[in-house]
Amino acid sequence: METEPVNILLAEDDENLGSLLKEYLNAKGYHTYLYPHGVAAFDGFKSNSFELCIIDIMMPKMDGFTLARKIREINGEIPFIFLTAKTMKEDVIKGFSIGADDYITKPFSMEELLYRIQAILRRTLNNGSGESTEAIYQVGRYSFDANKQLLEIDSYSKKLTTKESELLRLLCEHKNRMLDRNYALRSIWEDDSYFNARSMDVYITKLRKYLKKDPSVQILNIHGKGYKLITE
Amino acid sequence: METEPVNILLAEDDENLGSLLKEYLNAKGYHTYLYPHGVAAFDGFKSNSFELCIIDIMMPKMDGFTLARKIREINGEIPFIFLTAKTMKEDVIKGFSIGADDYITKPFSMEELLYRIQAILRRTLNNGSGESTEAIYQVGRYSFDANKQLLEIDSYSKKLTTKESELLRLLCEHKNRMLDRNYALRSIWEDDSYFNARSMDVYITKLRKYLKKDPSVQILNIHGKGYKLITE
DNA sequence: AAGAAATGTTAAATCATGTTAAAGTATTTA
DNA sequence: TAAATACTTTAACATGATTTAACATTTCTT
Repeated sequence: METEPVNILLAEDDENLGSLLKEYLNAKGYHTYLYPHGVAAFDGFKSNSFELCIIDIMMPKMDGFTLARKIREINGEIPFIFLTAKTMKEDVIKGFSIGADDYITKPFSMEELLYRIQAILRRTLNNGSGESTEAIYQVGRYSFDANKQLLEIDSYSKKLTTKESELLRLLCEHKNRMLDRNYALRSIWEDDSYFNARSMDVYITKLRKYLKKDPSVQILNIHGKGYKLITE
Repeated sequence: METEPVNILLAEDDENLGSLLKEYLNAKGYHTYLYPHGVAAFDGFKSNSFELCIIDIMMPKMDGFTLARKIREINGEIPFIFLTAKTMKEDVIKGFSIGADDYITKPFSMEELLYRIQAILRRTLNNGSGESTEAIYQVGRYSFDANKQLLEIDSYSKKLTTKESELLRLLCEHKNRMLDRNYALRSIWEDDSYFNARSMDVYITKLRKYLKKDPSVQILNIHGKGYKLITE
């Protein structure tokens, strides 16, 4: 099976960050086109074919939302990842992002961005015809079906609750990488208040209990940042 | 067989959302006409031929209900999809929407809107002659005829009651996606009061019982949100 | 090392759903 | 039209999921 190159539009006014990201993504096998502001990015979009847009919200000349809207007018499908300052209100972001979009809060690791990109491309490139995506993860000797909310090992199987399953799914999507606490909270609990955070801690404990049967599987805490699902 | 384009009237005063929707729907092969308020939309309706109207309730100049009523005076058949704020009272919505109409609560995903559009067009486009559209769903090894209210597996067949059938139909229309509790309640029971909610729970139990013969079929509860009909 | 902050863990409290049966409504049949 | 039947809602109780509370432990900061 042949793989065509994936073209990524990157709209970022910070020159350092921009070129860093571009080189990193290119090293990962993507074709990245970097534009320093919305106007240039929009021109670039019109003259190339892209599979994904990574757009900084705060940019001179034309802000990221406006850019995204104009791009959407031309292409109703293409997914966006927005780069947002951590001060930005969640409801603003949520209010805008419809469909297959995602956002990532600065500062972020390039690894994290890469992971989001892969997740989005997996969703959009393959199944244009859209039944819900099959989501079965291998975690050590465990097998986890996120749609059926079923965690299996050997012949034993455990039905997970909704929250357990959503959290484990996020961990799996970030397997061997860090899952940001606040990102998880916003994804699953809608907001990252104190009580929701404590609730998530309880669920981490539960998942650890369920995952005990394979000692090589671990949920590691990265103090002050998040969790990491470790497998061999 | 030739397919004429489907014309959609879209009345939405939020310019961002409006143009986003328009481009999305056009990308999906529809012809979308966007109007920024009820008066413009009504003029537009008189000078074009439409198969479906998507109408925001809250609009300047002429609200969505008034617009819909005036359109209904001209065309007694055309289906509406109303876009409603989530603060809107159920009985208000339901009091207005009759028959083949539908509504969707903001914020919504474009994918969800697309599904609703397809469902409505499936119901209305074919059967101009009043013949009931065939609606037969495959659910695992089961076959469900929503019009005849008949659920069959192997050589066994079970006649469903009206409510059972309506609920199963909604689940089927959302197969492998989540069916929102309140949406189901409003669609079938007219409003989502406590007792209706409990009544629906009873029907979920009944459907689960009927669907036991194929273990790969499951009605999964998404805690606090809704149900998901899982099939292979 | 000491205090503060974050995380781990368990149990209790709260809220949502599952289930069954009885009570109430509507519909059909004799 | 009255009795029988089918359907739907209400009630009551059972189970399950999620959040909150309380206390223990770890990690960070200074």
